[in-house]
Amino acid sequence: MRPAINRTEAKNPDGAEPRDQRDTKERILDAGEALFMEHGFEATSLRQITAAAGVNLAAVNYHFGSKEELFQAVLTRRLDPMNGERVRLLEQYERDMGERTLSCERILNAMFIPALRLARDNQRGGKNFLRLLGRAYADPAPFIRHFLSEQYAPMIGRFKTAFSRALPHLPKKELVWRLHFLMGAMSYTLAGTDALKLIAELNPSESGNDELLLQRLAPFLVAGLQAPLPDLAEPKAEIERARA
Amino acid sequence: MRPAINRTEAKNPDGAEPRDQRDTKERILDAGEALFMEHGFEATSLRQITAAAGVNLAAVNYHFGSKEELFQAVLTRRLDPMNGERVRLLEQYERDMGERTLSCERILNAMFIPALRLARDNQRGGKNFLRLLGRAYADPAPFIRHFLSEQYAPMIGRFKTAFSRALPHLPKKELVWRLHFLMGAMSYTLAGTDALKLIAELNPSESGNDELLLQRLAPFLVAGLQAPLPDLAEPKAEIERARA
DNA sequence: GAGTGTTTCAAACGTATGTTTGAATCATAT
DNA sequence: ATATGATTCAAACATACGTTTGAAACACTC
Repeated sequence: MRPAINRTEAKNPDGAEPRDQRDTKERILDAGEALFMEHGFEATSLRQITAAAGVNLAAVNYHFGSKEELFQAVLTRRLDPMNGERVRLLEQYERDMGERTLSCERILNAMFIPALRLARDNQRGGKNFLRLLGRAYADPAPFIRHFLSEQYAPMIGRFKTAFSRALPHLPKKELVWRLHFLMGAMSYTLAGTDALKLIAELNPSESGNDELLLQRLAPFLVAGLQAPLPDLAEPKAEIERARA
Repeated sequence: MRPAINRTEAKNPDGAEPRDQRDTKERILDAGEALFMEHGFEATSLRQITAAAGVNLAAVNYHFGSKEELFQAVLTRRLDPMNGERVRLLEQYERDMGERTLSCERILNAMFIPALRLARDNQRGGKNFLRLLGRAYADPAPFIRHFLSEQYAPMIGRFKTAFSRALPHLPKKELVWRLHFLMGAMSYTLAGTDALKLIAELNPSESGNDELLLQRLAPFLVAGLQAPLPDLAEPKAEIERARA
């Protein structure tokens, strides 16, 4: 018989986790993380996942309810703690600074450092997960977009006000756009080592080094955030002129 | 009977295009562009496409050979001319400048202006296509990545040397990374108006204005390209310190 | 207007998908 | 031991997919 689909609480009376359930669920999450990362959500089948995890096909629906819920569980498992850590770190920085305003560099650090810690935690699939996350950001599936925006909203809101304080001259609307660009560069960067070959072949010894990668990304983004305001007047003249 | 799959050349002796074929192929391309844009490659079925186009299911395989080849045709139709225009514009700028070096702004303009022209050409699905393109960049399907990298390689190479001349102090390797970040911010920006809601609700009257969007993106990217070099020494100390 | 090659069409093919089922197995508490 | 509930398993379910087929419809030349 199957228990209620949505509830994962089915412990024994003594409070100890049933060992095999934990193993099965975690094996599924690990296999799902790797395969979703490699092929995306739609192109990954439950049969691939259960085969890679060494469990029965029906185990996914038994433990998670559906393929979509499995995908969300794969994301939540790492995203939840990481975003919590980001907010915690940001608030600690703010406490340390007292009344003085926080610099953009430090705010960005509060976003990057938890991601770096995750990337470094290889025994728990860190690097794979960051690639998966970057891809999920670009996935058109509505349930993924809903899930991510709900998962991210509190953190993004918190950082938006922090950046807004660090860049007082920047209009709110402009800041929103620039945060959007920032998330784009970050997601895209995390998503693909492959995509990088689009631009140039890279020394494979340096590839896979996500830490250097984020350290190169940070100054790029800080400079972008602090860029002068765009001149929004009369773009069409330039465009038409170039046609000649 | 079906003709050779790969060849699209099946004209009549007098050289005039058979009217119905052009209509069918183009209706399929239009419907595919819209649906691929909305749901991605894997999640869009040929039955959806042919139904939206008002043509028979078999028409896709007859005219394009396979779903993958249809997708490539959808991309090629607009990407090919756009990238050609980009290179042409860049070379014109270089000719105009003579010996003087081109500024980053103008090089970026050579990338943006053709994209803006496409976005503005709404009767030919311009804006939809840019979103589709942004999503294709993040798609993990191998055939998409191969196709895009082949399609983009010449253009990217051309712009890389242009930027390299405009930013002589920047090491080659650093430039490659920054171009990667640039492509990321650009793709992500073009891909989703939806994704923007992740950060904040936007005035719907301004949403959909891709021109303002790219004009806001340009200064952000120029500043990022010109950012000071990252300090790659001793990141771990900072990361560990923040843990306390 | 017969002949030729192209394009459309309804139908089917083979395969793969996510999900469900009901019996079997396992762990534990009484 | 036995009863109870959680978990596994092989099998099947219903449906959707991309692709193929062979005949009908069409356009055009001679």
